[in-house]
Parts: sequence; structure tokens; C-alpha cells
Amino acid sequence: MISRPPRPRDRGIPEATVARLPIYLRALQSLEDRGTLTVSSEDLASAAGVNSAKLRKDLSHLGSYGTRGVGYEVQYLVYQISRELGLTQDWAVAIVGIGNLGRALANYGGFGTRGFRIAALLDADPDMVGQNVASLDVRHIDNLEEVVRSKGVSIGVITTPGASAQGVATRFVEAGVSSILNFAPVVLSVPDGVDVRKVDLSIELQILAFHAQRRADGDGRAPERAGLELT
Amino acid sequence: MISRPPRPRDRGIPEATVARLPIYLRALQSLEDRGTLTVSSEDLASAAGVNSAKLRKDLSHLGSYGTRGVGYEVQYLVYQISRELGLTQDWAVAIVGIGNLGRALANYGGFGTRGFRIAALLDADPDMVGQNVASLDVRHIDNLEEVVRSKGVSIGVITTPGASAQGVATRFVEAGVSSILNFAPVVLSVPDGVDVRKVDLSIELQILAFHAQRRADGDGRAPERAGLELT
DNA sequence: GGCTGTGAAAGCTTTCACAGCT
DNA sequence: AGCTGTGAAAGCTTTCACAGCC
Repeated sequence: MISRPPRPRDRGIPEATVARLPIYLRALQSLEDRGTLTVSSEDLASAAGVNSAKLRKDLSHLGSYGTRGVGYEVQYLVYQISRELGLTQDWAVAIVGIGNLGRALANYGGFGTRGFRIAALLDADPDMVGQNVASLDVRHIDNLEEVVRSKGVSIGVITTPGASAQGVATRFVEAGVSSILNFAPVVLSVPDGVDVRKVDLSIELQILAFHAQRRADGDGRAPERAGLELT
Repeated sequence: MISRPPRPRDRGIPEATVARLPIYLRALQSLEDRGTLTVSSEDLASAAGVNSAKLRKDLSHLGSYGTRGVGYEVQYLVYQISRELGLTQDWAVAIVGIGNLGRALANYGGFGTRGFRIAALLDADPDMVGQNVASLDVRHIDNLEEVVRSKGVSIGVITTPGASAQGVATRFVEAGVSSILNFAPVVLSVPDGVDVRKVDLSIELQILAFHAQRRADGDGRAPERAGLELT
């Protein structure tokens, strides 16, 4: 083979990069709203709270979407990142556990400028069932499998108490949902090939407490994690 | 200097380790509740959803708290991790933005088995002020500085809309709060030495969507991020 | 002249595999 | 015999610094 076939976009984007693409996307959308046409890596990086070398390296994994001497075209980059993240299609989301948090999520309209649609709300409490939350009727958890099938749910959100979370996760997986966002404070066991992400308030507070304590007693030492979110 | 002074606990725990200590702590507390006295790295690791080499390496940064041939004493390790995380003292937390999410957090009682106390709830909406949420009277945001001082708040939680978040963060910092947990979908700018952690629903969903799309079209390739939460 | 894209270096994290203690 | 604690290897992420293009 003499001339390499044109394969500019390398499948296999580093996980650390994937985790930052949504942040870049948000910064770009806000630039777009303000009518900005192009942006340099320096400016976009600063809007996203990272340094420009990291931003350029990250974007280079998607392809060569910038212009040397100029920068990145905002709209074009918004589209490329959206496509890479799979936001050009709509993902149906089901939320299980309609307590305070479930309700908060259901009502949280701005799902990162589209890409997601809340398709169903489920709860185990019979008193909850039938209530209208965010323009959806809460259904009983017994209907999980049926709802997943009929609504084409591919992402499950778990906002139940910890004790119920594993059971819900298992039912999601058996119903064919292989992306789960877990707010319950437990470690979920799922088969290989299922992607679980966890959001945990008390873990975040504990990490903050660790650093706060360092600042307080260690003193003099530079706080290790500070300044991560830019100055 | 001939004999090294005994400094077994190395200050400077890797950030990746710090982020896992709360998970180990939770697993240990659940073992404690069940009356388990000792646990091997293998069993604790599996309860925490990590592998045992990682767990042992992590714990080795705190000190040598295990017994070869036996394992770790559950209660002792709970205490050591709690102390390392700064949970032997009580941290006063203020929540700003008492919408659905703020209320959900205020009512979320089980703050990782203590270490934190919700000391104040603040909101900009006059209709909100005075309402009683989770046994606290919601106060107006104008009182932020006064509340931080009088209640000794050291951790600020921001659950406002994105547009207000930066202003609140700045006021927190100026009032002397240097640990912030941000739920608003914006990148906060804070001075060096201030620790900001971010929790962002739509970012998590977007990362899930990325992997889901990979599984769907890439097909045949092993899903990169799957299996992270153990099988 | 300005700014992207990228090899190479540096730093950090995970995993291996086993010495060392009980 | 069993299980921890840890050097060393492997893998991943960030940062540097500059060649290459506009």
C-alpha cells in the first residue's frame, strides 16, 4: 500500500476526551447564540476551563476541523461534536424513582440542547402512579419492560433509594437497556457490555471535605485540586 | 540523620485514590452494619466495584492498616478513612437555589453517614424566602455573607439556573467559602485555591449516548467503557 | 504573523507479580 | 497457607514545543 487511504477520523477516542466533549459543546453553543462565527483554541479552551493544548489534542481525535491561522468555525464544530456524541439522534430516557430528585430531573427541561427525550417516569409507590409530572403520567414499575419496549428506551436513570437500585438496574438490563445513569448511593453490578455512570452527591462532598481539610491543617502546602476550574 | 523518623502516612494521596475513598467507606460501613469484623482486599474490592490490587494500592497510601494473612479490620479502617476524608469533623453546607433540585438535596438526609450538616438554604425569589424546607427557613440570597459567617459555612452548593451560578460562586468565594459543589450547567471561574466540583446531568447523559452509539454502529468492537462497574 | 495539529516528554494511574509478614 | 504492601511494568493523560499551513 503506497498511499494511505483517507481515514482521518480515528475511531477510538480517549475516554478523557469523550468526557470533555460535552463541555466544549456547551461552550460552543453559547458562542453560537452570541453569533460568534469562529473561535481560537485559546478562547474556546478558556470558556471550557481547560488549557488550549488539551483542547487541540482533544479535537484532533475527531478530525482536522480547524484552520491554521484562523481557528475553528463554531457552527461546524458544534455539528461535528454533536454527531460524535450521538446527539443527532434522539435518545429515549426512562426515570425510575419519582421522589424529589426524580421530579427535579423530569422537570429539568434543558437537556443539553436536545438529543434526549424523557419518555417515561416509573415508581413503585401506588400513590405516585397516575400523578402527572412534567407532562407525563407516572407509571408503575411493573410496566418497566413494556415501557422500554414500546417507547424504545435506551437510557435508564435510577433515582430510587439505594435498596431498590440494583433490582431496577437488573430489570433495565434484562429489558435491553444498556446505558444506565445511577443516582442511588450503591455500586451496581451489571453484565459486561452495560455502561453505568454514577452521580453521587455525598461522594462529591466527601472529596471536597478532604481538600478543605488539607487546606486547613496542612497549610502552606498548595491545595492539590484547586484551580482545576480555571481562574 | 541515621534512623528515618517514623512518617508512615505520606501526605499527598493521589487524586484518583481520594475519589475512591468514599466508595470504600460506604462499602465498609455496610459491612459494619452487618456485623462483619474483618474483610480481605478481594472482598472489599468486589463490594466497591474495583479490583483488589487497586484497592490495596489505594489503602497503602493511607498507611499500613491491614494484617497480612488476615485482611483489614472493618471498624478500624472506617475510622481511618473517615479521618483522612475529614469526616470526623462536621462541615456546614449552604445550598443556594431552592428549586426542585435544591429541595431534593436539602431533603436528602443520609449525607454519607454524617460529616455534613445543611446549615442554610438561600434563594433569590422573594416568594421562596420564609418557606420551610427540610426544617430550615429559606433565606434571601442577600444574606449570604451573613449566613456564611454566622453558621460557619465552609461548603457551598449551587443549584441555581446557569445564569446566576457565577455570581453566587463569586459571593461564596468572597465570603470565604473555598469548597463549591456546582450543579448549574456552567463552568465557574474562581481564584486559585478554591476547589470547585461539578455535577452535571446532561454531560453524563451525553457520555452515555456516545458509548451507546458506539455499541450500535461500531458493532463488533468491544464497548470501551463497559464493565467499569463490575460484572 | 497567527494558530492548528502533533510527535515527544513528563506525569499520573492501573495492573502485575511477588517478597514479606502473620 | 494466606493475604497485604509494594517495586516495576504497562497504559493512559497531560503538557511542551514546534513544524506546517493559512
